[in-house]
Amino acid sequence: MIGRDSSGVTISQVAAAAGVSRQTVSNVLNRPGRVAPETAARVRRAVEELGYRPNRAAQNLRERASRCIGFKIDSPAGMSNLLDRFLHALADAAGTAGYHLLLFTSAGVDEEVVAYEELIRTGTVDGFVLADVGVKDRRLPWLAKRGIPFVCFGRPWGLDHARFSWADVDGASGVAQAVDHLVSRGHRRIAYLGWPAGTGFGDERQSGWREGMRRHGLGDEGLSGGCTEDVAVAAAVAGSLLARPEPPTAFVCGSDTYAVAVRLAGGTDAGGYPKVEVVGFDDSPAATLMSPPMSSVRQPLAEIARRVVGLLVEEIQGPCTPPEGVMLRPELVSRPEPGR
Amino acid sequence: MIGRDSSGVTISQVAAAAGVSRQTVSNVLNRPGRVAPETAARVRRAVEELGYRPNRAAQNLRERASRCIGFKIDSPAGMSNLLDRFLHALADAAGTAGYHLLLFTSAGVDEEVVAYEELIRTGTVDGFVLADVGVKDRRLPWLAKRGIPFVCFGRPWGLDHARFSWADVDGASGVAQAVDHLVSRGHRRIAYLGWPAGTGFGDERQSGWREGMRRHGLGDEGLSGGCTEDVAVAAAVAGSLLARPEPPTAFVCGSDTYAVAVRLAGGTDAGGYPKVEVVGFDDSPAATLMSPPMSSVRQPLAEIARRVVGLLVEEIQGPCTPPEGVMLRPELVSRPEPGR
DNA sequence: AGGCCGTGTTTGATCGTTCAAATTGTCACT
DNA sequence: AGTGACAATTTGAACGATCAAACACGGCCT
Repeated sequence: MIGRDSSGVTISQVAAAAGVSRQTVSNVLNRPGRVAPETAARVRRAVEELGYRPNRAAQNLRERASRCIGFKIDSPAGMSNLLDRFLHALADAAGTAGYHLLLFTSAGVDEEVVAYEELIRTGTVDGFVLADVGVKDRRLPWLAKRGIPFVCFGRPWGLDHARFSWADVDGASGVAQAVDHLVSRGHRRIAYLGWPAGTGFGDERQSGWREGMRRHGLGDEGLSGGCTEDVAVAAAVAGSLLARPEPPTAFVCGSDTYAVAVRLAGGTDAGGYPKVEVVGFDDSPAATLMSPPMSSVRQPLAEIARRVVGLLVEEIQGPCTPPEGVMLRPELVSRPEPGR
Repeated sequence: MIGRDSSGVTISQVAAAAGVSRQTVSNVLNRPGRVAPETAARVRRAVEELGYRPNRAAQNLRERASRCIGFKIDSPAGMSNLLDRFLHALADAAGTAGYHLLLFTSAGVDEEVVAYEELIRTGTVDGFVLADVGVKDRRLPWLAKRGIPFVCFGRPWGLDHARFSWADVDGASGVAQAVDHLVSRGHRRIAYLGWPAGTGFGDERQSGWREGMRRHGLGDEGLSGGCTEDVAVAAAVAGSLLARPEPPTAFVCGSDTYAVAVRLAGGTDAGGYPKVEVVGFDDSPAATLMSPPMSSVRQPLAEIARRVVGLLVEEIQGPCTPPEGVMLRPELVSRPEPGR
């Protein structure tokens, strides 16, 4: 049975119902063992009957903590719903750590740091997760200087990694796995298509391809393309790579968007199957839904979210904790195309 | 200049700095006009110098409101990132209404209602937005019975619409616009592909197609297909419609996922252009990124979010407000394929 | 001079919880 | 019988903001 009023049962009402003082009720809930067994049982029954749940605002005020993690969401672009999936994983991880996830937006970069400061100053959140860290991101030193707890999903490219907390996947390893996969399927001229130099994570993914090719004793000259993450543009670049004298027979890509572009540029054979084999990155729904489905490198989002939250909670609870970086391994999801 | 400590400047400290009482500071901030001009100026300067921002937990406790809106996010499926975009719009709308958006997850339907009750009981949120309302959704009467404020994005199909607050787009109108568009481009055999009967919104979208065809004096027999929202399955259904004696020359679809499937099933002509013209629904990035880009019906997400938040805030502030439904018009985003 | 009004500012109480210290009760030991 | 130790429970205070009522002060009227 639950109380009549959906909200507003206080600890004092429970205390009155159980014939004890409010502090005893508090002890039953927070420090069991300090209370005699039968008293505790009586209190617990009253809690149950009235449907008492401690008021969050009062707890927050008392404990000087909101148990909320802030996350700035911006207008999404691109075809992958990585953000969606990460948000879900993050909310989940936060929940199991006893935190809630608070979403907010901001108009521009300047307003953004103001928003961070406001949320901390008002005690609305205890810290932040940043998922869109750019090269030499100004926000990181800004937040660090002010002692505002935060953790990044993605490394602080262009800054001293050791100065900040982050969790990220080893993009090079993921792409190298893709190369191994394609080599094992008989390919020898494997191209790479991804971002132009300078994005940090893009460079890393490309280096994974280069290194993978080297390991298999394969050359990489003339097999790499870089362009903005846009299907039409990427398809054109893929087309020009395929028009070379000795064209690639397969591609590894920086993201699924590039991979979709390669599929479009590569064309299909008589049986309607793609002529060029391709492996994407992010394992977005588009990869699954294509026909035939596409192999892709999957980031362990749930694990990343758990680690991000773990690091953040540490930083919130012990402000003297040194920053820490966590590197995770992505995994190739193989959806083999009809054998060669 | 900002205070040294990122958090923890209290109203009393400001009062002391300005040489007034804490209540005067409160009045300056909340009830200007009650305070003499020079006193107000002095207080404002102190606020500025110390970087004072009122503590949210204390306000929440006093005012018995969290100014937070809860939103349950579940593991996303499908290729559209509608949820992403809606979340951004919602966070934005909530922000301008003075609310924050609190995300949470839940394991199953039973845990979900428990989570709703917990969040309300503890005063963590003031109300909810539901974006995944199913036919005869049990959660709606459950929440309503308990007097928990909530607003749906999407109509409460299978329930009395007048009993709940919601904002939604007129799916029939959107699909009818798509039919008009295709007719104006010379098509006469226009097929529909969407969900099987029984989803509410799917039936509505189909009825928009049927009505549109009727209005143009066109027949609809044998031109409708329904199946799960899965590219492979939908492509097969589209293929079977295209294999008929008098095949459709164009399709309108329940979602972009169906539309992508039609593109795949329809094949391309000598010039590499799709043989079948298709209009999708949701205007997901996939529609833009396809080659050539695809027309699609766009839901006014920002407006929907504003209305949803508006209705919810009303319901939170005046619990006696009667439920209200808001219907908005979606808009066809035309990306014409090469002329016929 | 005493009462009244209006403006501007302050004091006290409150929201619901939890920490720290104080209180009561029980028993054992000298 | 008196004291100390200990367990169980209670009281007071605090977290930071705001509402309601009280208060000071000057001017105006009778």
